Amino acid sequence: MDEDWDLFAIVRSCQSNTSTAAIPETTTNTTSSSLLTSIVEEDRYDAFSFPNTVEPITNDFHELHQLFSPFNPTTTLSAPGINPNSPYFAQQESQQISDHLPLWPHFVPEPSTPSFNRFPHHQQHQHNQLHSLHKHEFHTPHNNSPTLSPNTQPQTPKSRKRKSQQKKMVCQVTADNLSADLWAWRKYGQKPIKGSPYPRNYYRCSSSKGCMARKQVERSNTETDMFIVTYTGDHSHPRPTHRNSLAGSTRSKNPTTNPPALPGSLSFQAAPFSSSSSPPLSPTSPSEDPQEAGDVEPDPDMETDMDDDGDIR
DNA sequence: CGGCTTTGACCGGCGC
DNA sequence: GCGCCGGTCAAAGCCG
Repeated sequence: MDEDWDLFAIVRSCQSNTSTAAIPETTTNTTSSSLLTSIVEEDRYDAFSFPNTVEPITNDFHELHQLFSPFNPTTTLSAPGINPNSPYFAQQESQQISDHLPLWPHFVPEPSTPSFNRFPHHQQHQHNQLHSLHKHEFHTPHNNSPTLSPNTQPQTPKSRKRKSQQKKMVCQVTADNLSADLWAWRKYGQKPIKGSPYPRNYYRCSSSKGCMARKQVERSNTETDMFIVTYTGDHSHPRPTHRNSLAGSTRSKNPTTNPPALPGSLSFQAAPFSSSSSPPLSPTSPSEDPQEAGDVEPDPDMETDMDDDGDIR
């Protein structure tokens, strides 16, 4: 019950927390409020490029680091983990760094050599699990253009893309770092993950109906206050400059609004991470940690910027 | 009324 | 080829 933050907060923190860019070698004991660990699973990160992204201004890590510093006083970016050639870094312009950093303050490209020491030993399992999805790297079929392109991806009837084709960005955040981002996310699924006591929640960007951006949030099975957020796809619309106060406000996942004893649909709240409601994690969940039963508190500030005529379905 | 969550079913990639 | 498992769909229901 001590954790009444929500999934949105989790995701937001991953995207917008500008003061949490620490990338320590190990995160084992890094439950400090300002610690975020992120991993770029793909060397190309255009999947998460933003419409406003412009050409690179620098490839120099130190320069970038300096740029980051103002946003991340506590940042301890580990050079070995930094790939100056990463589009993420390369794409940033000073203006945009300040503009986008809040969204992706802590992303650090994964070392070319798969070393998982970035994760604590006991977390490697999870990391490996995530990484297993990325064993194959493919060219993102859509939107490599840094400019705002209206969903250039040929939308197949089935939105299911090859898992291996998806660019993913994984970041690990602490509960304390759960804060808001401007993107609006709508939950569309939840699945128990083998090997993890916590289910994974699936979100899609709801800012634009045609937006292919996806997000997965799952709780670390070893550190209950840590969350693994995975981003896939890219936004087909400009980053919202404001939030619609109505967006996401329709449903409260708070235990207070959702009786913990509620059977059926309501009993299993969106976010497995919030311990507040303590509903059963899921019928299929191997272990039911009261804390994992989560509430994805809809962010009242979630923005519903419907600027796109595309339809998800 | 529109947008959201919930959740079982379905689909398809991937490993064996 | 088969089965497992992850990711998505879509209907139902809730809420402001």
